Amino acid sequence: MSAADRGGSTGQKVFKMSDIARLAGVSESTVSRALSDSPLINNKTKARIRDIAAAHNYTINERARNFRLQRTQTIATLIALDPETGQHISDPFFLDMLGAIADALTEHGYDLLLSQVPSSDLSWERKYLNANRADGIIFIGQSSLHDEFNRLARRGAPMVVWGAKLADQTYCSVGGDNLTGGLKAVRHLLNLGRRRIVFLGHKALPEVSLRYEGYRRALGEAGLNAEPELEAPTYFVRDAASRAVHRLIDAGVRFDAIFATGDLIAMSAIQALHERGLSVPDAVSVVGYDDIPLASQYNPALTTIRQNIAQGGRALVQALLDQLDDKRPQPVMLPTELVVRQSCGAGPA
Amino acid sequence: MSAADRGGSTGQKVFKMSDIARLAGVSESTVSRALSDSPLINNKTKARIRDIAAAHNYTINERARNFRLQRTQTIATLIALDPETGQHISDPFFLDMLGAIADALTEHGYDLLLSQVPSSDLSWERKYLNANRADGIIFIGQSSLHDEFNRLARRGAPMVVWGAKLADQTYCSVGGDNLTGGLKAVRHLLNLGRRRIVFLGHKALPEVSLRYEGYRRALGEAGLNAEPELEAPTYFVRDAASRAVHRLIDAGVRFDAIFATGDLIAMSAIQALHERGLSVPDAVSVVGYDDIPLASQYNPALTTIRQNIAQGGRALVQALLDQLDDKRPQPVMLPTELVVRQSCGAGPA
DNA sequence: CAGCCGCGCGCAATCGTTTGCGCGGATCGC
DNA sequence: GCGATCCGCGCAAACGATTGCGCGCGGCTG
Repeated sequence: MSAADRGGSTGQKVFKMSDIARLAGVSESTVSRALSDSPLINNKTKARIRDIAAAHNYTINERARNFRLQRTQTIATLIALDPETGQHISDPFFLDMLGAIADALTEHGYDLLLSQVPSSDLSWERKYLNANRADGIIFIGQSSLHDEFNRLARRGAPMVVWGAKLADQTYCSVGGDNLTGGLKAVRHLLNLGRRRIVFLGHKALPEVSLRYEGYRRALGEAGLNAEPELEAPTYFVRDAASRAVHRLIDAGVRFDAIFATGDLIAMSAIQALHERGLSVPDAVSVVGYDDIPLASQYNPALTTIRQNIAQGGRALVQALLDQLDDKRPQPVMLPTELVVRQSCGAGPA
Repeated sequence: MSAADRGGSTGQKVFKMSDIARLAGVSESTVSRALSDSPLINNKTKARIRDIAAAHNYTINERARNFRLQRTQTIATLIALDPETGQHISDPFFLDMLGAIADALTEHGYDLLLSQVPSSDLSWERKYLNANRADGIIFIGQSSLHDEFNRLARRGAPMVVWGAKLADQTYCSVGGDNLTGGLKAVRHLLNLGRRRIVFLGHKALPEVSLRYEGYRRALGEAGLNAEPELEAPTYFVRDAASRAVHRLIDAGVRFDAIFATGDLIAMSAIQALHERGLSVPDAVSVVGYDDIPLASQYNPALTTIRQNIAQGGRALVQALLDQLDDKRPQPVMLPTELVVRQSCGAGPA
């Protein structure tokens, strides 16, 4: 690409501030101040300059501006790739969240730089902050990076993580209230008379671990204990849940409900149940997590725990911007909500 | 944020080139050339400078570099918001595509700037290209912006659009082979003995329109005509498909198959069929489109048309980069593939 | 031994914008 | 009517890198 190509190769000149200055018969400083509405400039001059700029379709060169101002006005959003599969966590709600983040950032005049990063490559600070590509980082996917996040945060890097709030956490996180979410899901199943509830999820993930804690507590409230044979470690990977359910059945484990720590997992589990001739919700009640858009369209429609994704995206952005303002935002836990549909057996037919 | 905060507020200095130059006892020019492996510099000097840079954890300031080089090394990816709902098209495969685009761009040393844009705001060129935020634009969501894309392309803006290849098209598009996709889907249904096939989708969308053309041709091959009463306009909006199916049944329209122009639409339709006591695939065969990750997990598992999303993402990036190289890439049509599962009645039980 | 060549490096301009400081002229107060 | 004040604007130095050009010095050739 030749330098002359900027803004299109039809030869239409891209105006810079000096052009406007020449046209207006003033200095660049005056144009700059006029366009930023500085009180140092006479109103009539301002108006004239603005008219000229508009007439020539002038747009300020943001890169130059941000460069001079020593800021990027850009936030990097990093999606962690699953260390096992190299795939990103494909829960559909991430797109919604990205959308919400993009909107919130735009609203605050920030750009969104998107990258997928393998969990093995930890050079974020160099790549994004030191290289001056971004003012701060939003991480999607806490996975097993807790310690690394802590390190980064201690070095003062502006960052925020979508995920669980953990005990020894020095960074700011935003996430659903996973414990309460698990509690609500399992209480609901218990209220429906279910007693042998399978926990489908991988406790190595912080968020899932908290949901498990909710599961355990709800059982405790009902005078039950969490039985190891009812736990099936399941990543958010295609088919993993299905296989787990088959294994449970093959092992002769009896159960009358499943708490799946993701809607995709729930769907996969339900499919496995059907393959084994077990009806949902009659034989087995299922509750999912996240309320992805498809949850209501699934068959049977999924009872699930809803997190307000859009709100989450906005909270992430707000927390990060607060840090850039030298505030120390607290981790945010967003409320969760039980959405009762058919897969648990309590919803509308 | 104070300027001193860049790269962390713990006071650790962010080195610039002049620092390295001073430490190495050479000029900035030499450092610059050494780090870019210029033949003008003695190998020993290069090595020494590189060592010093590495020892001090120096990272080149990309913004300054790109600014000086008059390029951004950034591509804007714009997701069009649906003009009706203000929502982005939430087909889950967009996240996969974004991932593929991000990877391909990273591979070529480009950054990805993400934005959601309402279809009503057409000031992309100003905002992203003239403002020097990006070297080019990838549009996701052709929707009704065809004319606007043509205008932009004629002005020479580097851009590429994910969507259908249309007749009077001056811009470069990358998309699935929608006509063949529709053809394959409907041929398959016809081969299964189905004759009254509902078309579920909104022909105002260019891609859907081509899928419809495939539908029409396949029917023609079988000596059938496309009957208006079997067409149900359906946007990619939650529940729209479900309502459409209910309406068809209410209107007494007989049909034994559905070709849905999206997996979400297919799922929504299947749910409606179940609500009306119609079994899938026995009473009605259903074929979807896109093969989203959930398609195989749905119940019944969806027969669908697969597009290679990752390949699409890479093709988009390649086409755009070619344009930046002053080439004129041709529109790309990616092959589609029929994936037979259960919802059509021909797959494994 | 003189002249030439070329290697290895430094000088300084440059990218487009912002901003501290200074300056001329108009206005105001007395 | 004169000095102080203030308004409106321009000069020039940044921000951090790249790069054309020039220069000194060492080796080679004739």
